[in-house]
Amino acid sequence: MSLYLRELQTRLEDGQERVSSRALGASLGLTDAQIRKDLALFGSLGQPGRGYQIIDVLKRLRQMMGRDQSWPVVVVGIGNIGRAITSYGQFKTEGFDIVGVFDIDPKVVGTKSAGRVVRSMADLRATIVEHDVRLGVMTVPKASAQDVADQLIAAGVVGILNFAPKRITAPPGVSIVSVDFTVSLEQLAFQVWLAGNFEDGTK
Amino acid sequence: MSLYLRELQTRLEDGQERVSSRALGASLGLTDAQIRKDLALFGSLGQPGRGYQIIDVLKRLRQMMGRDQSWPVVVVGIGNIGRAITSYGQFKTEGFDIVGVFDIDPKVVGTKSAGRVVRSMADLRATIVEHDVRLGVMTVPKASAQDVADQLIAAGVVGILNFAPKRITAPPGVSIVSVDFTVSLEQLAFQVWLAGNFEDGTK
DNA sequence: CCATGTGAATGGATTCACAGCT
DNA sequence: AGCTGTGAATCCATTCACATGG
Repeated sequence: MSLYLRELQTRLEDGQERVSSRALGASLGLTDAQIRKDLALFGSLGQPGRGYQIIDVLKRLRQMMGRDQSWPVVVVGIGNIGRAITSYGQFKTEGFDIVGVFDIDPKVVGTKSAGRVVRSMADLRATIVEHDVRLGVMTVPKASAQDVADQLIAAGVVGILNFAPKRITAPPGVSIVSVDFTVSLEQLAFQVWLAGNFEDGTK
Repeated sequence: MSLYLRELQTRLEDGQERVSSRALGASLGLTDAQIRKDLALFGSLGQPGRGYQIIDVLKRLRQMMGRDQSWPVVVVGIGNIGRAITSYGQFKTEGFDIVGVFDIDPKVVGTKSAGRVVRSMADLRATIVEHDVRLGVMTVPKASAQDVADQLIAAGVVGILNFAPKRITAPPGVSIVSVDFTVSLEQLAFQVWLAGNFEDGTK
């Protein structure tokens, strides 16, 4: 869904002003009807015969998704993935502001990651409360995932992006999105296997 | 889908022998009917009144997904994410074997990542051919993503796990699975936003 | 009695198709 | 003509419900 944002942004940067639903669909792998349905949900923005004014749709999308303001974010767990996240410049341009990075390991606490000082878990709650943080990114080992999640939630976080290969349970009202490399790889392997064994398309 | 694998594995390690569809569903957040439909697809494995014999289902699943053999994998792009991937021990136990790691940067080539020597792109094709590699993991910048993908495909790779924030185009017969941190975060932000604005459930 | 496998029903999302605007 | 917005039709996945087997 936020794929719309990216695609429209790149098109705008390419100097384009308008798109038709057909063209957008081709880029995103959807049908033109699907595009129109989706965009119509956000209010009618297209001009029949002319297509969509990219800048207007972008503005509306950002507004609708609460993306017109910046979201403060904390990152817990500064291993390889944590470092990748904190040094990933794109987040800031997409409206996410990392206001604190934390780790449980005393050897890591105090070091820097992408220019940010890693702080101890003891400071977590204060930071969350101070910046009114609602989103947390967790890149911690499987064993501590649920524990860290509980701490985040207790401090007021209502959305967690979880990189641990473990299902996190959370009370209603708290959203969890998980990214699991192994699962992704297995999905890929499965697709490849499917393609190899049913190349005729026999479902 | 490969979530079944993980869940069943942990249950087996816990010393359990059988599960009912209801219990499995509770763990995975699905209904019991859903579980039965899925498993029935792989052939009837459950005993009415007793549930599923975990070890049998696992065996069948691995077989079905081509997961009874090991998949050789190459990793291209040894930045933070690349390092995270190569040092992620879980892959090996899940049947994926990293047979080569590569980078375009001469400063990185020759260094070690998780005990593996990073090699130059010039060696990529030979490695793929030699090990009959069909899966590639790409953790490269947006700008070189398509180029690297083309190289992988030209050498014989038919499945790519892409971490670059860019849609990769590939000829039919080649599968692409993309992992995009920004998109995941945005999904999360959107869910949180939804929960905050429609807590009454007014769709 | 417990739990599977599966046809039937349900619901949601995708696609079709077309009226209407430019 | 080109393209949007939207009801109608269609498809797909999930859920229900029940007959059947241990």
